[in-house]
Amino acid sequence: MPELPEVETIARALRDGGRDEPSIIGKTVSEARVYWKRTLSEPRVPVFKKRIIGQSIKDVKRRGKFVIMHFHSEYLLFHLRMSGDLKVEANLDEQGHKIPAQKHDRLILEFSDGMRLAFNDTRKFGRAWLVKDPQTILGDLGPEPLDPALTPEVFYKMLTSCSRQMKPLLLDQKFLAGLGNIYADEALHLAKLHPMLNSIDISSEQAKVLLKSIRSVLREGIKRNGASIDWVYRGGDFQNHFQVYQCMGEPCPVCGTPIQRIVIGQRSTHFCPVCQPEPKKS
DNA sequence: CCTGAAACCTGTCTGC
DNA sequence: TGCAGACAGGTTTCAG
Repeated sequence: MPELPEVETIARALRDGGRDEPSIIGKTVSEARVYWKRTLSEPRVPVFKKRIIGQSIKDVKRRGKFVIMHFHSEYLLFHLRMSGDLKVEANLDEQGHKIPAQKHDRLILEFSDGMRLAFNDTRKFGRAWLVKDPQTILGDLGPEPLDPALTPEVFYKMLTSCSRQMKPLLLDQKFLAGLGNIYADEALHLAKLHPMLNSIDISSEQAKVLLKSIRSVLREGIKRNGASIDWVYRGGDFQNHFQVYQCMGEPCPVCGTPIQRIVIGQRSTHFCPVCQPEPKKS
């Protein structure tokens, strides 16, 4: 699931309630269960239980691709990686019996009101941290793309103060927090920049257009509640609006040229060879 | 500093 | 039907 718009969608549903799930704000943890040990990065399971049971949730936020749950004296952070999902569901059936964990549930927080929060993650790449200070985990993240403090001038400086291929650079969370493979490809296409263009060669005008493009595709993703692909479906429909991602061979919506797929930094990359011309070698 | 490859995992799809 | 291989929204670590 998870790039910035998908994580934002999940965080909002947890905070405000979703279509068929209630908000978790105010709920109190009565029990915690960990089914896959490596899912919990820190602390160890017994300490985790001791520290989180009895605490209630004050707020839910997002930073980059992290979901942040603020408890009274703790922060519980989740990174969904490739296949993670967080949902609120019933913990007890009508007779008051515990409903068994679902397939691929890795961590469950039971609440005192009969509901539970389930972290479900098919591929087991997702991670959770319980920390006093979230900065120990989030400290290295780059700026939020939608933060107004990130001006075109600042962004231009960020781009030209390193020498990196554009695609991997946009995926680097230390550079900018929240972009993933879908939105990076879509933003580069909208900005008409080749994914292998060197960041040091970018003009201030191109930087400005790119920032605008990044914000545009992210806002569109959030508006559509993210993209739903494969077995993970949360009602988002941005997948029906991809211009280049997973569109190899289909005509570019701008010029009609077949979209190409190449691999950069081990990630599949989709672009229009005409709209996003190959940079000249320097 | 920068790039590429491997590793961590399970599931789906394609082609032979 | 079976089986091998490619591929999937991400990140870390290591080699060159």
